[in-house]
Amino acid sequence: MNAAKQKQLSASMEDYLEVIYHLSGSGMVARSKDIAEGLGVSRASVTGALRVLSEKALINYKPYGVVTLTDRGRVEAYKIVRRHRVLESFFIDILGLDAVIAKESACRAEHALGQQVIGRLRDYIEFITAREDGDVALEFKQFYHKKQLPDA
Amino acid sequence: MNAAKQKQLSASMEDYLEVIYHLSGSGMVARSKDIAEGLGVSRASVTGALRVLSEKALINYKPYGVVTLTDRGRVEAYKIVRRHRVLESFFIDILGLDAVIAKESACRAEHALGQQVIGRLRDYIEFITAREDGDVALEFKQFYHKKQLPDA
DNA sequence: TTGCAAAGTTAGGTGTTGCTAACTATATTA
DNA sequence: TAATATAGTTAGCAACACCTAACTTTGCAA
Repeated sequence: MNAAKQKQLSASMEDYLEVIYHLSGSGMVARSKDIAEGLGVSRASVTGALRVLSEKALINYKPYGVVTLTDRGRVEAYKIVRRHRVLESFFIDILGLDAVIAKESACRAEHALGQQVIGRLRDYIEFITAREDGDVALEFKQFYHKKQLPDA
Repeated sequence: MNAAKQKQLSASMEDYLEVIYHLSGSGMVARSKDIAEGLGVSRASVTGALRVLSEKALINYKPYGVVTLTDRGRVEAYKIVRRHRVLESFFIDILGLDAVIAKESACRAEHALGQQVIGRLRDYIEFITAREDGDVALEFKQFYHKKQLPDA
């Protein structure tokens, strides 16, 4: 029951972990500078975050060293990425929102919604897109397009 | 262009404003103690928040005085309440989630989603519930209930 | 190989949001 | 109206998440 390990991550730390996941996923090693750019924070802030994530045993990190995810870190990061993906998919595929808005909104909402909501949302997307009896997403697109038109 | 007025509210301040809205809505005057209880924070924290909201001209407040919303405050508060309601309705009426989970999730997500997302979500709820051609919400309920059953 | 630019860290500071403890003001009620 | 309980405030502190400026380390190129 190591104290550093058990408390759940802040939204901020989730963001760091998510970026590290994406950077190390694409072949690259996660470099401090890229993390900073990815999140729009200073390099100094990244150093602080890396220390925290390292204390929580989510990343392997030593000053001036390379950053990699631990097994636990990868699991945690993937949970966040999955939440993000479900939300983004919902915003785009069900609500028909613009891709940029969808991504930004997913980034902010992914920290606020628990597994119960995300899981149900995933089911909902599956249900609507797999549904044989009429294309609900398309119908909705027509619905809100009509709504937005001027009355004339 | 008063500096205090233009910056947008933090999630915290939105929460305070929302509680004040609800308290003053139900006939009562918003009392510091009730705000504290409503948000689960100390009375001292409430005092600090009231000062901030007062500086932003969202509430009328003087030490030891009564708290009321200004016109601008009521408008801002109502925006937040509306976001909350749309989310809660979506979670309950579309996703079929438990009322408690729905309320908690709406409380957290209401600060993360902008008017574009909320507006589209409102349209979606309207579209699905008003739709003549089959009850999608009910079908989905059956869908995820079946999903959750053990395989045997 | 040395010498410089880029990357990373440290030190110190700010703003936000919360806390507790101790104080003051207000309201109740005996 | 005076005592006392309740409500509200102040002061002081802590955690978090960020910043800039100055420093150190690293790696590449001449």
